[in-house]
Amino acid sequence: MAGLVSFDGLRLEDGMPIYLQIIRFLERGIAAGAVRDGDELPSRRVLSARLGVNPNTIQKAFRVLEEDGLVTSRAGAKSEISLAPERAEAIRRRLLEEEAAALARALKQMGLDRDQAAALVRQLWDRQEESP
Amino acid sequence: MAGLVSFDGLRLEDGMPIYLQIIRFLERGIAAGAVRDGDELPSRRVLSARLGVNPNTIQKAFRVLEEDGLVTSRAGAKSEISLAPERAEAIRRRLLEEEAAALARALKQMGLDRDQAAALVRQLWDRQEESP
DNA sequence: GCAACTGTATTATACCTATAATACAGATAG
DNA sequence: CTATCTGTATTATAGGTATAATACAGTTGC
Repeated sequence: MAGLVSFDGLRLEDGMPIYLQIIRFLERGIAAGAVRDGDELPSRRVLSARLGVNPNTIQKAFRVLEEDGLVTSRAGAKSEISLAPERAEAIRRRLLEEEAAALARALKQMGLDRDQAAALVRQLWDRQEESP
Repeated sequence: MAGLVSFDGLRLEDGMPIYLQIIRFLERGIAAGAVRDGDELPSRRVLSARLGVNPNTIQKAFRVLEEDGLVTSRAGAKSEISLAPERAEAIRRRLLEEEAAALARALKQMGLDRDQAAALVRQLWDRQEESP
């Protein structure tokens, strides 16, 4: 039943620290229900190679996740997702709130109203699929 | 006719460099039409005090803006916005695209569809007004 | 058991961001 | 004219981020 977290689709951008982007990506997977309690994580080294990022940077992300209780690690074995259902739901609510609120503030400052904002999101929804 | 850029409503968050947040804030004002060609900018020192940010950080933002052609500065006098109409429209299009696309990617990864995303934006639109 | 994986730790370097304290020259208002 | 604003430049320090090169110990699979 326990799957494996793939990190497929993670595209690193600049302007935000890499280790934070990794954490955010994982949390979004949790919010979607795609990442569940007991799921295995790829090893630091493997993920480092796959993302083209230094192992220490991966380790930093994982260390923060562990301090946060989302990941458990025993030295020598693979790390796992540790996630109570209430926690998952809390993360989902927080992320939805954060993302939408950030957009709302931005678009408000740009002079859009509620309907224009919703229409814009609708319009641009299908307009970016391609990946490198 | 030429107004004064106030920078009111700028709330600094963490996770992104301060000087980039300042630039982004100004660009959004441009996109909204609230910041126009010829508008005066507050002095580095004044803005520094008002935002509680080091003068050098303000200077960095202004230097980037000047290298980008959005601001002109003559040593001794106040700096001004330098903005052709086409440039303003280009900035508006770019920002709208960036903001909405970022939200779309986030919400897609969280499992929402287009209608749910638009509904969420609509729903949370009025739910954050308060300022410090 | 042993090889090959795993997590973990250490040290070093480089760059970026932000702060701090000055200093100097040009513009402006009184 | 002069005081006070303005932009600009310099030097120093501190912290965070990312990279690099190792090293060591625990686990897992054959």
